[in-house]
Parts: sequence; structure tokens; C-alpha cells
Amino acid sequence: MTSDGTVTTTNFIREIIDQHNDAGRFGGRVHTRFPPEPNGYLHIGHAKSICLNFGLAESYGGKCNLRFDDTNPTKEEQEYIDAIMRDVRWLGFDWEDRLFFASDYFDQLYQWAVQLIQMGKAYVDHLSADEMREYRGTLTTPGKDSPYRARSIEENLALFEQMRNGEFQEGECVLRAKIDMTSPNLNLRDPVLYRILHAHHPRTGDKWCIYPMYDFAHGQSDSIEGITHSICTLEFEDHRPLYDWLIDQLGIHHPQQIEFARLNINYTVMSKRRLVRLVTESHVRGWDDPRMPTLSGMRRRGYPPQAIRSFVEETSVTRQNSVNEIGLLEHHIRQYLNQHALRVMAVLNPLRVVIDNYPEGQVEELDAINNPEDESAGTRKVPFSRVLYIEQEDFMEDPPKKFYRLAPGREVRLRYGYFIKCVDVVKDAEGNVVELHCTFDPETRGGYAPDGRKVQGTLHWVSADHALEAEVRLYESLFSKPNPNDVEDGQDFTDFINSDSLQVLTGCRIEPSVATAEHGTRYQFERLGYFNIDLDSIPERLVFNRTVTLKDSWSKIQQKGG
RNA sequence: UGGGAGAUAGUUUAAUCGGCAGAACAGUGGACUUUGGAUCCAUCAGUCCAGGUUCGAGUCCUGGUCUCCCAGCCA
Repeated sequence: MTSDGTVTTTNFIREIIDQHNDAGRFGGRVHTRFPPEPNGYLHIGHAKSICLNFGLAESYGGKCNLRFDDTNPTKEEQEYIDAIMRDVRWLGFDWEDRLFFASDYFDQLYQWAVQLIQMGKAYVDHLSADEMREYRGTLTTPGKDSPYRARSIEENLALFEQMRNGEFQEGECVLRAKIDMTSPNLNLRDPVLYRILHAHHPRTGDKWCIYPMYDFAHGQSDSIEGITHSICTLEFEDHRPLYDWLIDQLGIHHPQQIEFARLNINYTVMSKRRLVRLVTESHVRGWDDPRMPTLSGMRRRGYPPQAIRSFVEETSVTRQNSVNEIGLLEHHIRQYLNQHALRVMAVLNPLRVVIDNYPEGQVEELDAINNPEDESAGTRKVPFSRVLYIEQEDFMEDPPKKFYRLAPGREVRLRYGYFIKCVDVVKDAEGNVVELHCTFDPETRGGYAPDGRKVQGTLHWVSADHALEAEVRLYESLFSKPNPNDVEDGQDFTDFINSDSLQVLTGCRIEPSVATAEHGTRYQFERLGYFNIDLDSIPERLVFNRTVTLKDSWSKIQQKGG
């Protein structure tokens, strides 16, 4: 068990660590890190890496660092750094005093580059990007040596010094490792170590105009921090021989890299490149749009971090590429919220109901249970009066057989209220039902009939005079296609954006008990789903997000033509 | 046609030395119910293919098929 109470199952990474510990490698130490690049917001795929790295450290009594891989100042911003830290904390993890940046190591990295040059293992190359691509060869044909590969150590040292001093334009030259241009692993065909970028860095300012490539920074950063297990995703497997080479040449601490398959979910996209486009092209309202798979979007949507963690835990850690169903995530969301969310009554599409035989001006405070799954949540009072609203969907003039709700002449229970019977239907000029007249049975207060008679349906409701007005935002998946990345020639993933992914309802009515709740407060609207209070909400104008619907067996019956 | 990796119900996965293929989600049917919620019960459904070794193969061997990753001065 971890601190959040979830059960940790074993996986291939834990088995590797166990083997290391049995063999005494790393002296039984386990030190991991979560190494995001601050060029975008964290998404649920990152949550898997976060849970894995912090979770491993915790369960083995080790530590986990947060390190920003900030080696490309042209793409990275302080806003992203702040957002990433906020999201990691929100998930419930703590890096304590171990907040690091790859840019902290720029001096050391520079020294190591010089050392490689001195060893004859790196050289300054003046090939253009296009030329370098040609010289690199292809997947099936070997590359060939750059004409600059044979420069003397002294010349390389001088040239690299000039690079650092800003004596070259961007793209004029780079520092490359001297490994093997014929290697079947393209990462070993003299990879670029340093490139020239006359860019201002969020942390080092204008100190540097040369920046290390990720491949030259990542492994050594892990080494500097004494990381034992460098956990990363599958696409870096081909880079491992390069990291190993670099670390062995330098003779420094050698972490063990272990790759796992990234988390994918259907009906969404997970690559940062695509998420950035969704934001910059205004397909969504921002990084924290509740339809986004970002952690900030999910937070705003009302997804509890505990549910995200239990979902991630259940997807398990493997080396198989896979795509999880969004339904599994939603299952975990519902499971948590069912246990923890307070119940309230809200009517999304109000239909006015007048209780003809209920005294005018009378108001009763009825007892309602806050959470049937948690007795300690207690009860509250909800006001009942002569004029109420119920859900439009809960009335049908000519109902099908399995419709349990209100219809002319039919009796139903108002939850925690009374049994009511529909006696009249008022329509407007177009024939739309605009008001119902009902009678109530005073003997059924609280929803129980002393004569033991049963009703099939129980409806939620609010008192018209007491209800608060609210805007409610309903969400569906952002994409209408299970795999939006699967595009034909000439198509773009944005072609598959679901035009119904956001539906805004105004004039919704909700019971008064929520009036003073804070942003983010999560509720179950009885019979409708889980909702939370959006950041846009103000007391004069409440705004709710639908986090997820309740499982709805009526809709299935309907679809089957019931 | 180079290198690296991976194939188990619809989905995601488990299976100690080679020893009864086990779960969750989804689906279906039912019980219960003051949420058509929750809960409970039942049920459907699987080892990529072809050989081989073995008393016995998801696991070992041989051959094949399919999928993913790699040709940024991105990470």
C-alpha cells in the first residue's frame, strides 16, 4: 500500500529493481526522477510517469527528484514550469528540496564536452543541417564521415571556445560526438552534442549561446543527481547505447535506464505538439479546458487526483504499446466520487410544476441525505413549496412501457419529498409542455407511503422560489474518432474534433445548499452525474462543469427501443 | 531491404522452474433499491500463425506473420 491507500501491483520494473537490490547494485539505493521539459502542460500520460517514479521511490524507501529538462530555450517558458509544479503537487507528490534543472548543470556539461574533445571523441562540424542529413545515410544505408571529422584536438578546442563566445551564427556549426557513422543505430552516427542558439534562457538568461542537446544533457543529469533507475518511455530505447557510451567515456556514475510504454487513451490526443495546436488554434479554451487530457484540464473538469492515480495504477506498467478505453478512466472517477461527493439536487432543463393542493406560501424544510455511501457526511435541509421544477426529461405525455417517470395520471415520488400525481398539462402555442399541475399526498412526506403503496419512479426537483440559477457546462469527448491520430493523406487530426464536445446550459436550477461552496467543490447532482464548481463561477452567477455522468441504464433501454 | 522493441477475451492486463489460462473495465441477464445511481449474483469471451521438444508449452526451440519506434542543430 502507498500513502494514498492504493494497492501497488508488481511490474517488470519492480522486478528489475528487486534483482538489483538482491545483487547489491547501487547499494540497495533507489533514486528516481521525473524529468519534464517545460514546453507545455502535463497530461495524463505524464501522470503515469509521475506515479511510477514517485511511487517507486516511496515504496523502496528512496527519493524522487523533479528535474526540468530545460535545454531548449526557444520552446520553454516559466509559465510551463509553474504549471508543471502545480500539477505534480496536485497529484499528491512531493519532491521536497530536490527541485533541479538541467540548466543547473550547463557548466559541468560544458566541461564534459571539452573533456570529450580532449579525448578525441568530439569535434566541431561545419556541415549544414541539410548536408548533415545527407551524410547521415538512411535506415538501410550507412552514413559517411564529415570532412570536418578529422580536425585536430587543438582546433576543435579553439572552435568550441569560439562557439561558446558567440563568434558563430546559429546553424554555422555544432559539436558532435565522434562515434560511428556506419552504426545501424542512427543515434550513434556522430550525434550532435551542442548547437548554437542565440536565445534568452528562462533561468540562465544570456549566459549561454550554445545549448546541449537533450541526448547530451539527460543521461549526465541523471548521473550528477545519483539517479539509480532512469525510467523513460520506449522511444528512448535506441538512445540508451548513446547515453551508456557518453557516461562510460566520461567515467561517471552510471544509472540504469529502463523503458516502459507510454499511456494512451482513446478519443483524445496526447502528444504535446497536438495539444499545443488545440490551444493556439483555439479549438479549446486553453490548457485547462475541461475537455483537455491535461492534468489542469482534468482538475478543472472535476477529476479527483486520487481517481487519476488509481486509474494509472490499474493500467499497469508494461512494454506493450496500447490504448486504454476512456471508460476505464471514467470508472475510476465515478468510483471515487461515489464514495466522496456530496449529493444535491439540480435541474438542468427545468419544467415548472405546480402542486395544486399544496398551501400557497407554505415552505417545508425536508431532510436529505448528503451521501448514502458515507454516513458521516450527515444530512441537510431542502426547501419544498407549492411551485417546483423537475427535469423536462422526467415527463412524457405519451410514455413508452418502461418509462418509470411522470406522465398524465401517473404518480411518482419526489426524492425526500412527497408522492405527486400529474393531473394537468399546460402547453404553449407550439404545443410544447410548459407547465404541469399535480396533486400531492400529504401522507407521503419524506417519500414513504403509510399504506405501503409503491411508485416506480423517484424524481429530483428543486423549489422554484428557493433554487439558485446556474450555468452548467456539459462535456463529451473532444474527438469523435477513437484514434484521432489515424488520418488519411490530406486530413488533419483537428478534422475529427467533436463539434458537440461542449454544450452550455443556462437557466439551470440548483438547491440553495451550494450557495457558498468554493471553486472546485465536487457534487453529485442526483440522477444526473458528478459536477464541480468551475473557476468562472461567482456567487451571482454559478457555473458548474459536468465531470462525468452517472451510469445510465435508462438510456440503454431507450436505445434498444424501449 | 538496416537496427531496436512488442504480440494473451472487445479493451487493459496476470500466470513462480515448463504444471488447472486468473482479473478489471466494457457487454449481456438477474436480484435489490427513496438516485433507472450504488451494491450483489450470474454470464459471454483469450494465448498471432505453422512446425518441433516434452508426460505436459502462453512460457523452451525453429520458421513465418502483424504492429510500434529510429534518418531534428526537438525532447
